[in-house]
Amino acid sequence: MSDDTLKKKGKYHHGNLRQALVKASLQIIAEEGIEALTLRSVGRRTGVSHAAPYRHFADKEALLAAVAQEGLEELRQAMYDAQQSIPGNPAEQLRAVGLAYVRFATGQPARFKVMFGPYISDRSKHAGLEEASVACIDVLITGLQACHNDGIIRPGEPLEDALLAWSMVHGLSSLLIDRQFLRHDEAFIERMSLAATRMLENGLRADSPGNRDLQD
Amino acid sequence: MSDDTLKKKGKYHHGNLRQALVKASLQIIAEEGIEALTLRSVGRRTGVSHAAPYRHFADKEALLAAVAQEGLEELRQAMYDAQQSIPGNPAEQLRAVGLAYVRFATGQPARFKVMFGPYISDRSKHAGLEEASVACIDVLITGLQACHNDGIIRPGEPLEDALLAWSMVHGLSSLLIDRQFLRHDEAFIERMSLAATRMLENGLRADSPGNRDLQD
DNA sequence: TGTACATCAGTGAACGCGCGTTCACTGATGTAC
DNA sequence: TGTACATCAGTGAACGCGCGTTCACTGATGTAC
Repeated sequence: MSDDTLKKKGKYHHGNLRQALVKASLQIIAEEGIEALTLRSVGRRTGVSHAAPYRHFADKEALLAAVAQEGLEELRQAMYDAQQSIPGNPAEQLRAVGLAYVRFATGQPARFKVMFGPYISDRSKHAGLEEASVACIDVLITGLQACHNDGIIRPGEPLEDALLAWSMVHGLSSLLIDRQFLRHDEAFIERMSLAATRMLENGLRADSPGNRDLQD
Repeated sequence: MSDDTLKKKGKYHHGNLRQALVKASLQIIAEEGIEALTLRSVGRRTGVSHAAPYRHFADKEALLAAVAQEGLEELRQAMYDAQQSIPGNPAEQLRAVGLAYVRFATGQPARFKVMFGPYISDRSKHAGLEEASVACIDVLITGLQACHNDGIIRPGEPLEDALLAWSMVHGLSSLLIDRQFLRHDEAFIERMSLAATRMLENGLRADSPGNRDLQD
């Protein structure tokens, strides 16, 4: 196990401090929660002074934004992988993507909260963040487009449908993480995720009675 | 306009400081955001020392919990009113309830964040909070039960369906509030809310092709 | 009605706290010659 | 290959900050007699 988080002993310059800081932040968030993430704690874990981060980030929020961005990129990858794992079946692909989203959120709740919580005051100040968000939705849009091409789902604006699907899995994830449901064990998570994606698919189906009035 | 927030001049005892503190907290949250809510600012706005709240709340978090609880109670009322406003049509009732939820959230985002955000470390420490949550879901469950009795929606566990519906509107609300969608104007909010509730209804319909395998 | 008293809501000064940020500095590194 | 030098990543001490919380107190209030 190589640990590039800690500064190499005796070396004055770190080599790749920026990445090490992000990685250490992730560790702190996962182990101790986001309230434990301070420039001091992240410096300590990286073996560097607490002022060192200022060489790589304008302020604490910029570090948080980098953490959030990396999380979004990994989430996108997880969604994409889920999609690719079931070639040729757009409906099932969509279900897999939804499941991947909820699994990511419930598997790494503190990280998910950094990505979507109120810790970054102005997201538009961090260009990479918005890009990463859009890349996530794009996976959904692509999946929905495929479903539409196959005639599985009713006509409609793919972006709008993607936002609906995102809302569904995001709401489920958030409420699970925040312990708003009485249960939050893995079996329950799995069951609700399946129910949610199933309901989504039913809701968007081309042959659903409520969608019959829509013409392609 | 009577203002029971400020302490009456010359009076030593406030009369109803507890409620005044909650009300002042709501004002601060709405006007300046939650990060501006400190025991000092709420004391100042109430015309009382910053130590006075300790006569009514164990600590700052207890005050926050009271604010959240009052918010949940008002949300329940809004959902209930929406439901009652359309008697005799369970499907449309359900849509109205969903709309009320999203309107509440987007209309008072800071308050909504207190209710569901990460500001209260352990919700189970505040019994009233959980009660208020359950009361909200009960409105949904009642509505779904009515739909089921009318044969509109497929058989299924009403609680599970309620959690799905909750997830949908909660996710939509959260993402709208957090500015994750490119648009967040009122027209867009209304459109997405309608699309979401419509999709929900379609997804749960008894005559949906995807639900045909389910027997009552 | 008046008085003595217990209660406890609200006061205001003080506490320690860890935080984010700044700043003059040190010294490792790569490059030009 | 060796030397002079500019660059800039990381140091560590110091700053001010407002915060939540504590505590001995004050004085309004209601009640018992």
